[in-house]
Amino acid sequence: MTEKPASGGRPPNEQASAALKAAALRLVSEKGYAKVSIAEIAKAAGVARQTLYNRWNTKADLVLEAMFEETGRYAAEPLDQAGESCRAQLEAFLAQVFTHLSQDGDTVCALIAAAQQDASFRAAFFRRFVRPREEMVTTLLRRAQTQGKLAQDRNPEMLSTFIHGAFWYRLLNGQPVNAGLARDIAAEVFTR
Amino acid sequence: MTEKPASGGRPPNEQASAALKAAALRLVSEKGYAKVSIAEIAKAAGVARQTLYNRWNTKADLVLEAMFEETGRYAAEPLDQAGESCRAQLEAFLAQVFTHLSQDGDTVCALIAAAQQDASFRAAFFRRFVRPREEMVTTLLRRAQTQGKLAQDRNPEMLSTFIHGAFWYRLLNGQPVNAGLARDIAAEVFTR
DNA sequence: ACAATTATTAGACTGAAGTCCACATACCAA
DNA sequence: TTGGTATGTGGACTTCAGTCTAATAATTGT
Repeated sequence: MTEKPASGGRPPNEQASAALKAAALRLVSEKGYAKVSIAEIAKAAGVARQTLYNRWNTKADLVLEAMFEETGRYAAEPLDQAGESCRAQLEAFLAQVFTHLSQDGDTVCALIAAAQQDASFRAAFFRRFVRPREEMVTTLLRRAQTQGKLAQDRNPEMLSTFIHGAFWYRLLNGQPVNAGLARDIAAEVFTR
Repeated sequence: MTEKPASGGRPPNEQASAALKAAALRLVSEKGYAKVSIAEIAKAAGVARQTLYNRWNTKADLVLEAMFEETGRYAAEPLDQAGESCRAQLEAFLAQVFTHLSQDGDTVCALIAAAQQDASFRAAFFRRFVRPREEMVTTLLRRAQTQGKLAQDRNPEMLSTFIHGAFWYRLLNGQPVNAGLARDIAAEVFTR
């Protein structure tokens, strides 16, 4: 399923893909997502515009893949370190994610916006970005519950939605998303 | 501040404004926000395109004003009815908001997306749509706290962010936003 | 060597957003 | 009535996303 037989035919130019992703990342971080055009990325990569369309449907598809490809950015699992409380684990995980986001929060906002205009991109974004982080937090909260650090009548799925929702809500409304928010969230989840 | 002196000059045609808002609402509900062009709205309203730009900067500005103008839609305050628990009040308020949103959730998603591409629209959207609803919930939670229905160590502002965040997160990810979500949110906020 | 197949390229083309302009129109005040 | 001022109208123009096409290039199998 992954490797196609594909005998015959000119092979895709992998250097072109790499150049496009690199150019996209550079231009978006330099000028901001909205101010970079498809044509500009292709030109900077030294490639025809159609070559970009051969691989990605939209600028959002390209930027998403470029941001999350080899590097496991934003993907660090919260570890169950001995001696660290569940609350501290949650706070540390959120603080780490939020710090990374302060680097390119504008791009993430732009990708969320793009997802509202393109159902297939919304699905890809959910699968590659949203759901993994949601599951990390749900897992952490379930572990806290089995350890007795979170009351049995709390709902880990709903709490995870609260946590990520608070983050999206703040980010999309231009409000601060930083270590202070991580602390406040962890405090509210692990009340008492 | 509201009434301008404006002596001299041709007065703005209020019928044109009304026709533009009506046409925008009708077309957006018929075809969906993304599939309606500015030129189409102007044509349906029987006015020149420039007349639309004289009043609003973007389609989002026009649609926001059209949706929230005279009608107090989405604006019903949660009442402190005698005999109704705080939890039931919250659930009823959320269920009402979510029901309205099922009518035009797509448009709200499109407006949130537009806010990510236009800082001045983001500010207007926050002021007219986001903040009022956030404050309604915060007020309700503070009242619950003074009545002893919510523990003193809970943080009403953070909880309100949780609640609205959960709603945004679900909506923007294409997940259900309905009475069931209202129930789950109210249950998680008023634990025990 | 040659045919089949697929990728790349340059360019044309459409549709939409947004800006700009010249001219017509409506209102006010002197 | 006349001049000042601001809006309405139609159209030209630029930029960009997205689609399409014809020609060319690279690879495989015969």
